[in-house]
Amino acid sequence: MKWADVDTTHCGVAAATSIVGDRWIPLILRDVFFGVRRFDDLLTHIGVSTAVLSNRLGRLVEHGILAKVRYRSEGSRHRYEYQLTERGLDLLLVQLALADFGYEHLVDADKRLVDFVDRSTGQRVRLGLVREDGTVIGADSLGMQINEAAASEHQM
Amino acid sequence: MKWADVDTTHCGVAAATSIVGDRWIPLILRDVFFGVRRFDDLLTHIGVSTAVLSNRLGRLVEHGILAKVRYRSEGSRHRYEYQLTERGLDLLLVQLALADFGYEHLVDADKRLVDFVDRSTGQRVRLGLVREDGTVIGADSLGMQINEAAASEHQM
DNA sequence: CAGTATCCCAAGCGATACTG
DNA sequence: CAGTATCGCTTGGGATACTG
Repeated sequence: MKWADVDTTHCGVAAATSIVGDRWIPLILRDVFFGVRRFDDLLTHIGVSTAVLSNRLGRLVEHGILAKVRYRSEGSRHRYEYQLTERGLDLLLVQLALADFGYEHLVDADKRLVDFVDRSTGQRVRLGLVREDGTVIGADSLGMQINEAAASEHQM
Repeated sequence: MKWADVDTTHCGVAAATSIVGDRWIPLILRDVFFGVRRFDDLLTHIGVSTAVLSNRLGRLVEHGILAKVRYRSEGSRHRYEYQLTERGLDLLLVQLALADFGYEHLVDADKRLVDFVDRSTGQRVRLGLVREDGTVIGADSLGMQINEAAASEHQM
């Protein structure tokens, strides 16, 4: 079966893109990953309008990617912050993939703002393709297999 | 230095998002990866309008992610196809990250359309965080380091 | 601080028609 | 086959004002 014949209504890329496929969401997630978690801080750092930020945060909470948490720090009054859920943490790989590509091809190497490291050793970390036995392969060795049963389930 | 103080005009995620951060581009790239490379095939398989497809393909060619190639198969007249460049191949990791997230959290497991495998052994392949020495770490060991020099370069 | 509400313009998009 | 051109509709988004 050819990919061109597959019914893509249940495609993972399409599903993920329906949430993350937006100019603002990746920037919001990036900032949350990096510790910017309050509405106003996101607002000024990202440079987005209140309406859009409100809308996108709502969407992310609705999809279980962020959790809106009310907290009270010493002496001051309560505040809200947006925390990554476990599901949200899984989007880290998407972020990293975007960052890798951006710094590899679009931003001057000497302007690279951030490095990803292994916290225990400080070594640089990149994204890679990992087999089940833990070994790493190159992108040119990657193939794909269509799951015939699922792919034809909703065909006419 | 806090991330909230970093000037993100040269951020890799932002740069990558300015190209890929769109509802159509990931679907186009997915199809091209999987062998759908002609205008009309993309049109019908993705279900996008001619204007949008034309615009996005142009953008991808302009950014050196796809190459428009004219070819002639036996006996028939010439055609065009869009091929991934080397740069485009690097976006494979973004695609895979999106697919992983989508199939993990958004699409029923029994509806998974496609598996990614190592072509030489047929083993399933997933995305992982790889240190420079080739070993793999978990997402919970990931840290980030701000590059102070670059981050403050364009600050006032 | 953390938003919601409104207004109004600009961009995106599907449908359709047309060209080499 | 591989697009470009045009047309209206719908959505997105900045600016601003307002609320608990």
